[in-house]
Amino acid sequence: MARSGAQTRERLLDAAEAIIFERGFAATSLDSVIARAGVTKGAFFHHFASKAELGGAVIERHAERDMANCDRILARAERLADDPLQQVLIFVGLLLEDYESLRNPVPGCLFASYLYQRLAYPDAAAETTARALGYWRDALAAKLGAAGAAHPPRVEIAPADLADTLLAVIEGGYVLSKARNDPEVLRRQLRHYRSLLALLHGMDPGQASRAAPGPRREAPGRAS
Amino acid sequence: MARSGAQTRERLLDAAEAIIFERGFAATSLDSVIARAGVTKGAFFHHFASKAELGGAVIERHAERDMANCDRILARAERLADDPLQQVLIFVGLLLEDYESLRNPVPGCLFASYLYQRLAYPDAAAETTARALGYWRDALAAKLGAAGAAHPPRVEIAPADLADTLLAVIEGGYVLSKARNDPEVLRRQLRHYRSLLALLHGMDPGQASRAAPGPRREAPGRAS
DNA sequence: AAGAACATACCGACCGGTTGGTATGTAAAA
DNA sequence: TTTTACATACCAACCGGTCGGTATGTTCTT
Repeated sequence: MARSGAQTRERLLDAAEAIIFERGFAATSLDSVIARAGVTKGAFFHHFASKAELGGAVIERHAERDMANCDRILARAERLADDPLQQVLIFVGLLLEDYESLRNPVPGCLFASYLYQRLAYPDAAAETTARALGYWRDALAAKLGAAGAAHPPRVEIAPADLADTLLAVIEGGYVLSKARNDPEVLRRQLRHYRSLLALLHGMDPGQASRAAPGPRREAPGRAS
Repeated sequence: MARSGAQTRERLLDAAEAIIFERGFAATSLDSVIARAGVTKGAFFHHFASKAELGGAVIERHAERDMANCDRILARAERLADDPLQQVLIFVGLLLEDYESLRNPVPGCLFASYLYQRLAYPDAAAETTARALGYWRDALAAKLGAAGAAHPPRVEIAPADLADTLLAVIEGGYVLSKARNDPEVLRRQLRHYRSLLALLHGMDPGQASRAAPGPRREAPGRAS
């Protein structure tokens, strides 16, 4: 049955990722991975040289998808508005839509899972994680910089830091959602981040939540 | 030398906690714990019935200390100001002081570490974690509620949610600091949370960072 | 006061199962 | 016929956990 090697590899990665979310990487045995993937040890070691390499590949694939997802959402937001602040607000709203499908148990973030078990993974995973997280930050920071230029913020915060805040709220939201066993916690935090962002840039607070498919309109900046 | 059993137990907990931070619970072998604590297997199983029980005890002890720490910081903040908003701002400032001593590698939060490896721990740990996190939230929410009464917020956010935001920023800040190998990321996020909190409650932005040992003064609320 | 009875604290050899990893065989595709 | 893509069988190291034993109090009885 030697047919689609790539497919088997994907199945192994899928199985590994799922179990890592459930148990953490160290507690993810190869036996459980191959059982879930429906293959054998031989198949596994044909595709991966070691468990560590599997871990690295899981991280790598997730990072790739994650960055592509960032691009996709940002592109949609850019199509839905012209003003950079509106685009960011919509961006957060679209993220929220994605999180609407979150069910218990809340899976959490694979990068966070990795960061709390660093030593079990190959060194390269650290760079991959930093790269993916940095990708979101840079993309958002650019938008937030433009948003700040159009709508001067009421308190001075570097755009990159404000982007980090969104990432932190998401990461922290995952943790709190897990602790309380309630995916809504994360969503609420995301909504509040959106409101605060609107407030920070001097926008009528109510406008933020109506930002998604609404009419394209330049919000009044205090000093434009 | 049957002398201080409690001391041996503490040494085991200390060793376990340290290794859990480094590797995660699943990757923490009992052999490594007893080696670090300088005792033997026999001593370990005299104090703990199983590895899971050890994990539960580590979480339990940490939660106890954590809640006591919350009390301590809050009490100090209350001594330094009368206005509840000022107290919260000072609370965040005192937290920041504590994080000033953070060095690489950033240890992270034990609760987050647990939540990403839930299944390896006894069930009771879930409740303990939720309790500790809830303790911070409730304490902060009470203060934020009072702060909101004195200084009506510019956008409507439930005090409990605003408290959650701080926790999320801390948890997320740990993750980002770990990813970037830079404890300053967390500290910056904490400072921004403080600024945004001041902005939200209609305070002169610059005042927030000068809030700590300054004179007790009622900040002007918009509708007091 | 002495000693029997018991409790606490700890030691370290050992066990069976699980782990990540290897060696070898095989069948189909190229 | 070589290469790709697996399957089977196996291994040594390590894992959490057990167990018989010892040293040192402590408490109760006489």
